[in-house]
Amino acid sequence: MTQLEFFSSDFGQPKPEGSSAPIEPKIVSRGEPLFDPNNFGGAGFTSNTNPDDLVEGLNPQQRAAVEYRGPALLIVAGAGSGKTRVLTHRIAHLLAKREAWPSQILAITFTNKAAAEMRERVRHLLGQGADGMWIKTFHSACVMILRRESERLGHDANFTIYDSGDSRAIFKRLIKEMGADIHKLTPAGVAAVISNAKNELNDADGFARNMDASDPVQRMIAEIFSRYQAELRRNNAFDFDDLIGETVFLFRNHPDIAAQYQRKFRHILVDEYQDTNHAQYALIRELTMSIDPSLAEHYPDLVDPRTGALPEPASLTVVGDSDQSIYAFRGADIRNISEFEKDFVGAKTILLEQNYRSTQNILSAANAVIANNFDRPNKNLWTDSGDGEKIVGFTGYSAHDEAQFIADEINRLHREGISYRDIAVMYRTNSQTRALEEIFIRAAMPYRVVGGTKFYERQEIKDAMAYLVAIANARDDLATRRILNVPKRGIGDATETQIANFAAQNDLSVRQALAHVSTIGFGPKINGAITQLSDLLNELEALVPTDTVESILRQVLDRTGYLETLRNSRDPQDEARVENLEELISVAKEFGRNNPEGRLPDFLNEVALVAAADEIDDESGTVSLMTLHTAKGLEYEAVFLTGIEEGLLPHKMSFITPGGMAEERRLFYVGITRARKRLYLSLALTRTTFGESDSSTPSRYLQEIPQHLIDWRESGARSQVSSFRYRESIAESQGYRDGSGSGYGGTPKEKTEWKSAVTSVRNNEGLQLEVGDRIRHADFGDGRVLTVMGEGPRQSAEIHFERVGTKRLLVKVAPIEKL
DNA sequence: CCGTGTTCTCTTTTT
DNA sequence: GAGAACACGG
Repeated sequence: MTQLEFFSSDFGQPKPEGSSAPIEPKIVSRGEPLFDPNNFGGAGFTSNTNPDDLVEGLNPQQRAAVEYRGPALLIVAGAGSGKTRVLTHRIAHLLAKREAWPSQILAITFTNKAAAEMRERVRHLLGQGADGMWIKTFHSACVMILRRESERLGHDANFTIYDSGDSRAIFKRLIKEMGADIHKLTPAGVAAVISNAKNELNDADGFARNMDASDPVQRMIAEIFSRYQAELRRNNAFDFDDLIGETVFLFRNHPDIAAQYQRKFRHILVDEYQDTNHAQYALIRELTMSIDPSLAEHYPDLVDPRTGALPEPASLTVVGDSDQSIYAFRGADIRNISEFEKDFVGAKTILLEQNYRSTQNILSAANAVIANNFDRPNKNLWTDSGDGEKIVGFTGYSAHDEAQFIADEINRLHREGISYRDIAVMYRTNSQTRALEEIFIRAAMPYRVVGGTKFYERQEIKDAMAYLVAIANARDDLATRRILNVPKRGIGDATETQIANFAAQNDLSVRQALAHVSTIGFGPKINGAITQLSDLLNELEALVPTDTVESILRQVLDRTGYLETLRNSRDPQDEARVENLEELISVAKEFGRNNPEGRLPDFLNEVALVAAADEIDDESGTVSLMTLHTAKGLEYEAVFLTGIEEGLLPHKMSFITPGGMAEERRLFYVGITRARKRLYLSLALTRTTFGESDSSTPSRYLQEIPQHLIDWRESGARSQVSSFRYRESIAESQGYRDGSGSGYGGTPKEKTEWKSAVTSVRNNEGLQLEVGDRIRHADFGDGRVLTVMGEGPRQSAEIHFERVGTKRLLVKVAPIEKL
């Protein structure tokens, strides 16, 4: 968001439609305008859309949800009931009826992608943009506020946002420093406790007050908490939880600031309300409070010049579905939605039950599953669009077997005319991607793993980002220390520690310490290296206000010699690293295109807050792989839910978590309801967790689905299994038996099997396949080539096998030979 | 100081 | 089975 957009605030309501130019009230706060009279939040907002058109084609409940006006509205929106439609129409309706200016609207979505989509849809409805609306995630909205109000909080506006990895690194060091590891404290464990505290708006002092002081572990955590917070402050950094919590504290400690936002936002809309935690709830509460009347005297701008009174509290619309609450582990409190009517007096509730997404068979399965959660208001999704196909069930013998079935089935769907992009494969844990990917690669299937955010976790990307952070926020010691010896400049652990100590003793940031390196007493070589780094950082920092991110990034990579080092390296991996850095440059370039005014800190904030679902490229022709959590809010023509096994879904960790079983069921429910037309439920009878292969049993949730809805496919694996068995016996006879008995009668040891097939360095580059060739495949047996597509390493072939049917294979890695 | 080899932990889900 | 942490030799 640009500065201009931020400032484009305004007051009161625009005049009703048909009247002439609206009043442009002048608001000045703290000597700085929160409102730019020359830019009326969506300059020239002159939509001629007829508001009545906006309720056209909606069902009675949806229509009511769009048209209702009042202090608080709860829209209980079952899966696929058109809630995004209702939300966007409601916003457009408010604007078209001129009941609100765009800048008076705050809409909170779950992901940036959803925010962008919502903005686009409102634009579409109004036939023009509605610039000035805040459509943001909780986190990005809070970043905006914290940056704008940074002076009052005493931090710099260009603060760093620490991700969980950064936080964990600090916890790790603190635990070590304090010898807290004797209490078996782990970074992840401490991070979880502190995160939970923050989600409850407990700060370090509050935590210390509330804890059991007789428990040494608690006291230790309290101390870590306090030191951690001190470190964040020193580094001018916030972690994810702070973004929300500090904003709440800001409002509570500065009622005048709060009043500005309470006045600015007249309509607040929150999506996925069932997954808000206490801090987020408190933030919404703050924003929807009445302005403290005593402020009117000192801040006359708060008063509506037309009425002479303070404005009413903002009206609040929340949309959610308690059956889709799946984030309890990060503090989501289902009571926020279940007790909404108690919380917000005079609230109106509207139920949306008609489903426009899925077939009745899919909905019946979903209804049946979720009905097993007690303590929920009865709800029944229905559609008038027919039963559709049956749900397909499949039991594989191994995760690879399951994956092969999915690959085959996707190819079939593709032949039927369903695009790859309309197909998603979902799973409970990220580790399940391995088997899927191994098979998909072999099957020449275009796919993309959504989330996992692998890209930003790569070494070279982390390095480059650390440079950018160190440049944008000189107080960030974490970032500065990370790049001290990147690329190698002969600064080792010992030197780094000395610099850090010097900084601590003199109350300097590490960056400042670098400037005084000569006083520390290193040799000339180290002094020279550090001075050079220090000068470079200073020079690049000076460019931040003027230069594009791309330019700064390029200079980092060039002037540090980082890129050159990689280019000169003989390690083949470094070639890929160069490519990744080029990718990062194009990310920066893209950012520059989308945000011509955007500077380095804006870029860093945006990157820090990308959500998994933001990465989905709707235009790409690839199958999407994602966790069930990431899938929330998305929908696909065909959905594969994988690993529907006890211990995986429900996950075994949930067995000991209170409410875990119900939450896992909701997760399953979310997965089922993502599907429009085709739903597949699959599982594997053996699964390898951490090397060892274990037998697994079907999930209890499967039995909750009326069996007549499921078409359990004859396991296509049968014939493969005989091949597995055959191969296994060969492996055994050759002495490969690894002794890891699976306990499952007659189950093949996929470890041995697939290892040989997948990891054997197979290179068929010279292999020329022609249509009609007969070939032999190590797993699938004999077959005949039907089609050959592509060239070189990407070449794939469709082959019809006598025993297992038609499969597509990536020629280069397929264990095949010509007959 | 740096690269390499070995042992150990780890897996729920995410902004 | 992978990545991090540690130990050791150059």
